[in-house]
Amino acid sequence: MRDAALQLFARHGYAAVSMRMIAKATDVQVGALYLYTPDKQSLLFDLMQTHMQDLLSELRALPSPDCPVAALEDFTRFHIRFHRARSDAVFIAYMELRNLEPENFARIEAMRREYEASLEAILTRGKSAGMFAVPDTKLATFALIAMLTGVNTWYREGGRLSLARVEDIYWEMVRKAVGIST
Amino acid sequence: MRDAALQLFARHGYAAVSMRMIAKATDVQVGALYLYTPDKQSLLFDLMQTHMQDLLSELRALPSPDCPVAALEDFTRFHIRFHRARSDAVFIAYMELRNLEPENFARIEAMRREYEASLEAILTRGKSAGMFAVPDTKLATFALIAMLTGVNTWYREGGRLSLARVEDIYWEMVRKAVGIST
DNA sequence: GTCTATAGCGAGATAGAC
DNA sequence: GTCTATCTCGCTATAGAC
Repeated sequence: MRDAALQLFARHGYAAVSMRMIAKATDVQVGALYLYTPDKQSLLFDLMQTHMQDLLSELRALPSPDCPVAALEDFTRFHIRFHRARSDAVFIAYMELRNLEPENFARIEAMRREYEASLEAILTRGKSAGMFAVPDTKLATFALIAMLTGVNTWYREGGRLSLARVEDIYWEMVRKAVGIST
Repeated sequence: MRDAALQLFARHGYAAVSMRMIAKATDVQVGALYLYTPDKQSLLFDLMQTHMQDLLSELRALPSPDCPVAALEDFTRFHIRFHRARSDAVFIAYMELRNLEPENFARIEAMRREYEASLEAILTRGKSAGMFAVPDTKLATFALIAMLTGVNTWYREGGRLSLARVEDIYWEMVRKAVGIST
């Protein structure tokens, strides 16, 4: 049921999806859905929260190399791979923020900021070490994340490039953008 | 009324906005809205189409310098400024695509591709001239547009940086990303 | 644990008075 | 050109049988 809801929310938007649609996709009658979620809003929040928790826990599970260049490369490849594998959840976590009640919104936002902070820390380390040339670490963080997440808007399985090749190309662009010369 | 609808759609999402809400924001009764639009779907499409037409016509009105570097800088600054000035419309044009009927969707998509093509043309020219080092012009196009559009997700009037300064910083990152050395 | 049935509400759109 | 009133529909959520 959570999978069905995820896919439907991503495709049509939270507000446009009815509990009836979720029930049909789950092969169950409407009333039965309420055995698994107290209401529609909680279902949305649950999906978003699970997604963000997965993101943070997998990020923490990454090796953290001392070298900022290696750390940035790991982050770049991780971000592309993780987000690509869960495009529905990514889309929802970004688009449906406005459908959350304020308290729930704040919790999701906090997790997103934590994720961003881990990238900014890498940039700051590299800059201090004289290995990166970024005009502003905050803006570079936003720029890189937007750029990498953008892969989801166009990448399709079986297209011109494999995901591994896409990772390589984006890593090259990231490398240049932050002024790594080698 | 179009302004009110634009703001409401951007804030709450097309599906979550009722004609009653638009009526209230327009200081008019619900029935009167149908003097200005045949239905809600047409209203959405109209807003998106107008936005994309404005984007393309302002883009065409830009000077087109022979030098690819200058052209890319113009594009970068134009994109940031234009999108910033219409963040509601930008948000809608991206997020509400799925709420369009197939035919309307195709028309908006065609305009978006035309916009992307104009950036790709700049990249291709610069690459041929040996002035840019981009591994793949298609991906670089997507990457740059995503990166620049991302400004809208965080920029707030009266924040730490003026928009002019933001333009400068992003231009520096773009310049590096496509391998312009000077 | 899942069903059917339904309460209660708000939606989009239209009709007809003014 | 705008209003009020209303039609018809589909929504979330719940109740109660099995």
